Amino acid sequence: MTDGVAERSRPRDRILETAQDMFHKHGIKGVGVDAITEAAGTNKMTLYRHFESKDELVIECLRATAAKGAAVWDEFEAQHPGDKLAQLHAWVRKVADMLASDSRGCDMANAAVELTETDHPARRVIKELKQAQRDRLVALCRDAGIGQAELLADTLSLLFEGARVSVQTIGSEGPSAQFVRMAESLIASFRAR
Amino acid sequence: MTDGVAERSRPRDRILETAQDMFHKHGIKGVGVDAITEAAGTNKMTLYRHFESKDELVIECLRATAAKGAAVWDEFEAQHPGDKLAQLHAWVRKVADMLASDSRGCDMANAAVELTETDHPARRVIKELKQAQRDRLVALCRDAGIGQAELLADTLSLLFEGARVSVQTIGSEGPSAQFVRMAESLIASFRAR
DNA sequence: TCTAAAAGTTACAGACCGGTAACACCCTAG
DNA sequence: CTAGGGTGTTACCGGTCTGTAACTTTTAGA
Repeated sequence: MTDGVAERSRPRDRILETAQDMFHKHGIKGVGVDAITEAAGTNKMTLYRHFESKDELVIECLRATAAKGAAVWDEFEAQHPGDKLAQLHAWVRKVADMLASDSRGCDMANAAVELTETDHPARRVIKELKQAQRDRLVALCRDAGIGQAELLADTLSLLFEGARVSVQTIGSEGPSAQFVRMAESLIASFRAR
Repeated sequence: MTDGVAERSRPRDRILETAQDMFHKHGIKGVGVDAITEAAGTNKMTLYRHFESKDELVIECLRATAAKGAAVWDEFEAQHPGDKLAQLHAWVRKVADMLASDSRGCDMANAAVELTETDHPARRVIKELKQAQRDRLVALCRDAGIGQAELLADTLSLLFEGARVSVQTIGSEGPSAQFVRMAESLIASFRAR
C-alpha cells in the first residue's frame, strides 16, 4: 500500500515529499494532515513528532520546493559551462516547459494567496525565497553581459510570474502561449543596446 | 452596529459587498459564511435565502468584482473620448495605482489558486471573465493603431498579472516597482514598428 | 389597518480540522 | 538478549465549517 510516493524512505522524507505534492495540487487549506500522512503511508503522530505544526510543515515544503528549483539553475551551469547567455535561453525554455506541463502555478505565490495573515511565519520565508530567485536571475543577466540587467531580470520575472498565474486562470492557450516569443525578443532588445 | 458596510441597503447587497471585501482580504477558505453575515449586519439564514451555497456566493462576488473592473474601462473612455492611445496609457497608470494601494492581488487569480477542483463551478466563470479582460485589452491596443495588438496586449497582461502576484510575495519594492517603465517602453517599441 | 413577504433568531446536524494522550509494537545497536 | 528510540494505533478534545429547520419579528404595500 502506502501509495506511490517514495516507497521505503524514512517517514519524515515521505511526509515532506507527499505534502509538497498535495499542497501543490490541492492547496494548503485544501488538504488536511490526516490526508497527507495517509498518502505518505504513515500516521498523524509521526508527522507531529517531526514537524511541530502544519505551518512548520508548510514552511519546510516551501524550502524544499525552492531547493529543487535552485538545482535546476545548477543544471543550466552544467549544460552550458560559463556561457551565461546560453543559460538564460535555457531558463526561457525551462519556463516554457513548466507552463506546458503544470497548471497549478508557483507554490510560493499560491501560499501567499492562501496564507493571508500578514504576520504568518511562512510569509517571511516566501519573501526571502522569492528575493533569492530574483537575485539569481539578475546575476545571470548581468553575467551574460547585458546592460540594465536588473530591468531585464525584473521584466522576465513578471512575465514568468504572470504566465504561471495566467495558465491557472485562462489556461495554456491564453497569453502565456506567447511567453517564449516575448522573452526572446526582450532579451534580444536588451542585448542590442 | 452592523459594522461599516453599506448601512441601509438591502441584505443581499450588503452580503455581496461584504463578501467581496472579506474574500479579497482573507481568501475564500479563510472566511466563513457566519463571519460574512455578521459583518454585513445580518444572519446566515438570510444569506442562504439569497444564495444557494457559498460557492454560488463566490461566483456572484467574482462577477461583481469583474463588473467594477469593467466600469474602470468606461472611465477611460469618458476621460479620453476616442483617444485609444491615451486610454492605454491611462490603463498603465491605473495598474500602477492598484499595485501601490493593494497587495492582495486579483480576486479571480486568487480564487483559481484556492479552488483547485478542476470541475469547480467557479473555474468556468474565472476563465470567462479573464478572457473578457484580455479581449478588451487586445481591442484597445488594436484600436490604438498598434500592429501586433494581440502580442502587445498579451505581454501587458502577463506583466500586469505578474506584478500583482509579485506584490503579494516580495512586496511593492520588488520587480513590480518597474511596471510603468516596462509597460511604457513596450508600448513605445510596438508603436515604432 | 391588515396581510404577506422578507428578515431575524435559535438551535442543531454532520462533517472535518489541527493537535494530543496513552499505549503497543518493532527494529536495531550494544 | 536486551534496552530504547522510532513508529504505529486508537481514541479523543475542542473548535470550526456549511447548511437546514422551525419559529418569531419586522417591514412594506394595498
